[in-house]
Amino acid sequence: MKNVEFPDPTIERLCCYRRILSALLAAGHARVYSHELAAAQRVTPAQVRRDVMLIGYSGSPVKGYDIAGLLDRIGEILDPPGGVGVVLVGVGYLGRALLAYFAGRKSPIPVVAAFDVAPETSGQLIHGCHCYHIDELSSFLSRRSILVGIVAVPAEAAQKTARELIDGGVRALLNFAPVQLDVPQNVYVENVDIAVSLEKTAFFAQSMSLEKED
Amino acid sequence: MKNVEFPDPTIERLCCYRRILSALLAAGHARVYSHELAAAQRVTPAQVRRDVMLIGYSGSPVKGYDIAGLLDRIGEILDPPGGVGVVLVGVGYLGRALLAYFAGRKSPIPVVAAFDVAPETSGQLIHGCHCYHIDELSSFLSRRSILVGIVAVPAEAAQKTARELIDGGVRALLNFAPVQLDVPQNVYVENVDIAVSLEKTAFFAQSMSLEKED
DNA sequence: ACTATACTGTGATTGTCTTCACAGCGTGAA
DNA sequence: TTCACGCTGTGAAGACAATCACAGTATAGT
Ligand SMILES: NC(=O)c1ccc[n+]([C@@H]2O[C@H](COP(=O)([O-])OP(=O)(O)OC[C@H]3O[C@@H](n4cnc5c(N)ncnc54)[C@H](O)[C@@H]3O)[C@@H](O)[C@H]2O)c1
Ligand SMILES: NC(=O)c1ccc[n+]([C@@H]2O[C@H](COP(=O)([O-])OP(=O)(O)OC[C@H]3O[C@@H](n4cnc5c(N)ncnc54)[C@H](O)[C@@H]3O)[C@@H](O)[C@H]2O)c1
Repeated sequence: MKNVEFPDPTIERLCCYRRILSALLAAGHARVYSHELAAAQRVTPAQVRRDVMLIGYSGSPVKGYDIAGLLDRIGEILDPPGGVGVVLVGVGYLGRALLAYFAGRKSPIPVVAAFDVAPETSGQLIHGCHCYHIDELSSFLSRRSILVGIVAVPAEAAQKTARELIDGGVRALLNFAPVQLDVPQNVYVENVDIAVSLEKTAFFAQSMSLEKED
Repeated sequence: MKNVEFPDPTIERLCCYRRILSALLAAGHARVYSHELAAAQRVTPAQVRRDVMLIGYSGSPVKGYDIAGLLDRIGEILDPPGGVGVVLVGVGYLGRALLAYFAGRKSPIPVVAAFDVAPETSGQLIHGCHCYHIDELSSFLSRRSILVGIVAVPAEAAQKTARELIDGGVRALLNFAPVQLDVPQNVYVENVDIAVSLEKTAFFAQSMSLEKED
């Protein structure tokens, strides 16, 4: 109920902490210090402690944080009770890569169905995910409780796709199309703009090469 | 030489402005107001004006900004003189999607070559991009001036790949692997972590649905 | 030529996130 | 039992980015 008050950057870091903590736990460790967790990311120990404080967990001044306990607490914050359903729209190159990724490993957030206009994808099972024609989207959404939609269609179709997902009850979108989606205020949009990321990288490549060597 | 002093968020927005300005120009417009440019992104008009101010461009108080002129100025900032070379390492699902994307449309930043361990990809032309065996990477880099590397290999191979790229002279990496790369200070790393993005989206889907309707 | 208008340019302000710095404390050693 | 150590928890300070608010100004209309 008070989830809304976690700052966006903290949520992002919590996801990363979880990944590292899981790896540590799997490697047989039981406890971590803030500076160890900080070193694995590119953050300061103080930042880690503040994040942990924010989610209401605490460690021992001498032994650090209990990995399993912290992991549970992060899960309580991040994981919705009952899980979120996720659907993918657009089974092109990117959509297939996403299906391979989220179906391949036992993902905490599995994609339950995919949709596309192309008739030949309908009825297929791609990387373990059932694909349907886009016309079946709204009836699918009305039958299942789906909170997240992934938009991996061409830019021209993105707004229309967003509309359909939101009308079907989706509350958040992960958008890969290079357009700003127009959505109601109660819908969250996370944009992943790979072209912008590459341009930014290219820019900094240039400025790094102008700087003094270290 | 003074490029290094542009804040990261501004660079990101400049990429977005450019995309919109290009579209406007193509649509036959000659000038824009800050509020129009702002509406296309999700930023305030003041933000747009400040960004424009920062890059040393100015518009007319009545007619707004000249689209072509602003576009040129942004290009001067973002585009390296002579262009940056970009190589891709890891021609799996994601790597192929990237090649399709950056080869398909006439991208401002084309990928000049791709590398993979799998012998069957060597010598292939995928979406217009030549693919080579990873063993050829260092000799390729020594022959061409390449400033940017895209890391699309499995997490386990990411650090090794980063090392090879940096040793070959690359100054910035676009990293899709879910690991924090350890690089020298004069190398820039842009992480695109799709799994984290999805988890974040799922989290906000949950908190949005708890909020009051609008 | 003059005026009304609506936009730009920017100093000042606000807000947000990060970092500092240290008090408090649990633990292990003597 | 006592002490010293090194980590956590956190108020305060700092850094940075976004926004406000308004003075300055170029244009179109009269
Ligand atoms: N491939 C990449 O690496 C990459 C990188 C950055 C951004 N993107 C963006 O991601 C999106 C998808 O990219 P892609 O490379 O997979 O493109 P793609 O052309 O390979 O795939 C698009 C898919 O969407 C389907 N589609 C089209 N209109 C539809 C509609 N109205 N409803 C449902 N499905 C529809 C098509 O049939 C196709 O299968 C694009 O917006 C692209 O700009 C892709
Ligand atoms: N596919 C996605 O949607 C997605 C999403 C998020 C993150 N990622 C990350 O992106 C990376 C690639 O994902 P993918 O789905 O394309 O995986 P993939 O297994 O399909 O492709 C990996 C490719 O890398 C090649 N490779 C392995 N070791 C190599 C090495 N040492 N040098 C050069 N090439 C090597 C393999 O031959 C393979 O072609 C992974 O780190 C993955 O975690 C992928």
